[in-house]
Amino acid sequence: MLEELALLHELPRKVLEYRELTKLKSTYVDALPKLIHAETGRLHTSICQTGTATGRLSSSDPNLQNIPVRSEMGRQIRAAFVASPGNSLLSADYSQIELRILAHFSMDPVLVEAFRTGQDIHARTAEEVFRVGPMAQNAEHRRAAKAINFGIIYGQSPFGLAAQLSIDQKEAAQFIAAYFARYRGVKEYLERSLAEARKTGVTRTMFGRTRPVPEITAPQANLRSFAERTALNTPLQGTAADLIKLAMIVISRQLAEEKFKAKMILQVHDELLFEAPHNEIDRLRPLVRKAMEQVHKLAVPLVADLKAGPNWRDMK
DNA sequence: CCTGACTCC
DNA sequence: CATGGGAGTCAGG
Repeated sequence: MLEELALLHELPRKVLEYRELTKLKSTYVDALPKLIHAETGRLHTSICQTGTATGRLSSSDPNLQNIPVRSEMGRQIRAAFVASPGNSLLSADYSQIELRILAHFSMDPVLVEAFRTGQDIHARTAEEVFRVGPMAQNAEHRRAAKAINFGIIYGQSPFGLAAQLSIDQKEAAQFIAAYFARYRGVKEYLERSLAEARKTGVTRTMFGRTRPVPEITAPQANLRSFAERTALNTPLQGTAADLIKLAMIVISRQLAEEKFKAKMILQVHDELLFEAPHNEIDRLRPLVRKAMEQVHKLAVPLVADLKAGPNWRDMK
């Protein structure tokens, strides 16, 4: 609501700015330095392997999976995470992993072709939904296409998409309809996914992780809708979690076998962070890239983007 | 202990 | 009528 009002008056924007800054100060700037371990001089988080419903990891005390990155002020906090002297940080993150898994599960011809030919998936969706070629697309086309692509993964309604894009609900409904008209395979996959969940009462990832969704047959529409969105999202998010965990096992074993000094120091759902001596970075890159991209063969390529630098903000 | 706000993917 | 998945921490009540 404040974001909407901010378009009309400066006060709501000030309120939002105040909240953002006090959050950054209390949760990160004031809290994290106190948690630096006296002997190691480092922050140590706890990783929980059994804390999420989808198979993701979680991080607590402190949570290092929600270090700011979006705002410039937030990014300054990220710059405080520095490599030890003589070392660099290497970050490797999966590109669009959930949409690639959606392509694999659905075998939708457009989605599969887009990923096989290395297209920009948001640009392709803009092309399909708005019937506007790459050169004719503007920032608004792309922003809307991105919101649609993510909304699909979550089972978003016209109401939700309309709110996100500040557009009319009717228009949002037309965008979603246009998406499914162009990505028929995705529509059919999502329908199959719901039917399977209704039949079995569980959702399942590619590697067999299951999650009960008992309310998928609830008479109460509200409960049933929540269960349906869970049933659609969990196989995608959970398979992504499975894949990165498998990659972590491979990498961990190879780092030991090949006597690297490099350490895998954090996982953030689709990203792995390493600390390594400068002279290991060029040997580490291909090892990590291959482990992540070849961890399991899908109908479309898995792509990892790698960046290195002196701290967690300044990487390229 | 709960809620609502903020942070992340 | 309600309305996007998964998390953790903080302040305030």
